[in-house]
Amino acid sequence: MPLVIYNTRTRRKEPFQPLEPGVVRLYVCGITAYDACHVGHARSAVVFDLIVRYFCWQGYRVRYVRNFTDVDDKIILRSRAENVPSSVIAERYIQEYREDMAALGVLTPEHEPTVSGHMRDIIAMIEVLLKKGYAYQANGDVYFSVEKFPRYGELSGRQLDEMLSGARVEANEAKANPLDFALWKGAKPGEPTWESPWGAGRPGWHIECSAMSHAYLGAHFDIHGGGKDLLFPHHENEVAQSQAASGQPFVNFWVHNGFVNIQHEKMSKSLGNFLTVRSLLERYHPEVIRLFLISTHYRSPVDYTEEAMATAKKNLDYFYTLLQRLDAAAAAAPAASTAPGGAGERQAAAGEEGESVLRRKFGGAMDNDFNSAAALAALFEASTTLNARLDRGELEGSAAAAAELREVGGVLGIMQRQPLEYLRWQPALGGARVTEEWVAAQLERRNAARRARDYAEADRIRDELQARGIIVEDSKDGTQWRRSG
RNA sequence: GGCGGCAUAGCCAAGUGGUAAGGCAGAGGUCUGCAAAACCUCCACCCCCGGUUCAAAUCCGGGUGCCGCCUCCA
Repeated sequence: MPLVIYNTRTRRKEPFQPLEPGVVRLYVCGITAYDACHVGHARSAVVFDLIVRYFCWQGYRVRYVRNFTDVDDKIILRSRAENVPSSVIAERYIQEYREDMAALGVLTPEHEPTVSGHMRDIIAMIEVLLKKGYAYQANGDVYFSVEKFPRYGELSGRQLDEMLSGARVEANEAKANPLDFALWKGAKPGEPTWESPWGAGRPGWHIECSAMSHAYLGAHFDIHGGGKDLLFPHHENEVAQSQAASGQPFVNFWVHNGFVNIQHEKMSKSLGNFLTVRSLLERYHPEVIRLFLISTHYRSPVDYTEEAMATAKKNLDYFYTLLQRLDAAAAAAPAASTAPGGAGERQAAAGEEGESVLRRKFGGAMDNDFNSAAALAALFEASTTLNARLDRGELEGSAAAAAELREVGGVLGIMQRQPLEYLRWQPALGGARVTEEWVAAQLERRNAARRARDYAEADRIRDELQARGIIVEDSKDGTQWRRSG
C-alpha cells in the first residue's frame, strides 16, 4: 500500500508522489527566536522528525529545511526590554532551541536558514514581485496586493470578500486593501535595518519562508509543514508570494500539525500554563516525552496531563523491560546455536526479508498519513508476542527480535538507549537521590536475608528501596532493579 | 459573523461500509517465599434523530456539545 498524506490544500488524503523519484523536499516553518521553546514547538519538531525518519526508513533521501525567524517584532520587543541587540536575543534562543531539540533526539535538518542570512534572496524576491506588478510601495513600505493574485485564499479556503467583512482586519492607511500584507517594512527608530532598493528597513514576516524555501528547495517542492495556526495568514501568503514570483506551482503537499493543550486548556502565557521543553526534561526522560507526543495522530490536538505522561512512561518502561529480556535471552542463546528450521531461524529469515508482522503492520499504519498511534499498537502487539515467547523459554531469535524492535522504535525515536541506562535513569527533579552503589549494597543485604530465609528483613529492605523510588524484581536469574521515576 | 475540525469503554486513543486496534486504570487467574515483572481471561449497542444501503462508528441531512483559525502564536 502506498503512502497517503492528508493534504491541507485539498482537504483529502492523497497518495504521495515525490517530484523527483527517491527524493523528498520538505520545508517546515521553525520558530521565532524570542523566548524559550515550549511543548508545542516540541510537538511540531517531533512530528516532522517522525515524518523525516519514516521517509528515510522507506529509503528516501530527504532534503529537509527548517528555518529560524531571527528578525521579528517580538524579538525587537524583547531586545528593548533587556537592552541588548535583537541579534543577541535571537542567538540565545536559537541556541536553546538546538539544545532542546538535541535532547529530544530530533534530527537536525539539512539546512537551518535564518532571515538575517538571506536578506539578498528576500530582497530579490520582492523586486520580482514589484516588477511583475504584484506588489507596490507606500510610505517606505512594500506591500503584496492580494487582489492581484486571483487564487488568494485557496489554501485556507477563504474568500477575499468574506475576509473583508470580518471584523478584525486592521486599519492601515498605507494599504490599498486591508488584507494586503507587508513584504518590506521601512525603518523605524531603534529597529535593526538592512539596506534595500526601497531604503533601509526589514522584511515582513511571510516573505522569508518563500525566499528561503526557494533558495534551498527550488520554486516547486514536495511538502511544506508547520503548525495548524500558520495556515492563515502565513502559509496563504507564502503561496501567493511564491507562485506570483515564480509563475510555477509552489508546494504539492501541505502538512499541518495539531496543537498541544495543557490540562484541557490552550497553552498561553496569560493563563500561566506555558510549559517549556526544559521544564519537561527535568522531570521526564526525553523518550517519554516523544512517546507521549506520538501517541496521538499528528493532526489531532493532544492534551498534556500528568496522567498522560505517567502512561507514556509506563509504556516505555514496558518496551525497555522487553528489550532487556531479549538482550539477556540473546546472550544466553547465541544465534549460532539456533536449531535448523526452528522458530528462531524462521523469524530471523522473515526479518531479513522485511516481511515480519511487525514491519508490515508498522509500515501499514505509517503509510496511512503517518498514523503513529496505530503504528504504536503494532509495537505493543509484537511485544506481547515476544514476552509470551520468552515466558515459554523460547529464546531463539531474540537477537533478531531485539534488533527489529530497535529499528522500528528508531523510526519513532524511542528504544534507542541501553535498557538499563533507561530503566535506571533519574530525572533532575523529583525522586530520592540514591546512588547505584547504595542500591547495590542494599540489595546485597537483602539477598543475604533471603538466603537466610529472613523474609521479614528482606521485605523491609525492599520497602525501604521502594520508598526511594527503587523497584526490586526477583527472578530465577537473580535480582534486578530499576527506578520508578 | 466567516471558515474548518472533533464527538468511540472510567481515562487516553486507532478505525480507509462488512459487523469495534492498542494503551492506562479495574476484576479474576498463572508464576513467585511474598511482591514486582511478564503472560492468560474479562471489561463498548461508537453523542442524538432521520436517510442511503443486503450491510454504517464509517456515507448523506438535521440537531446538540466541545475545539481551532480569521490578530502574534508550533
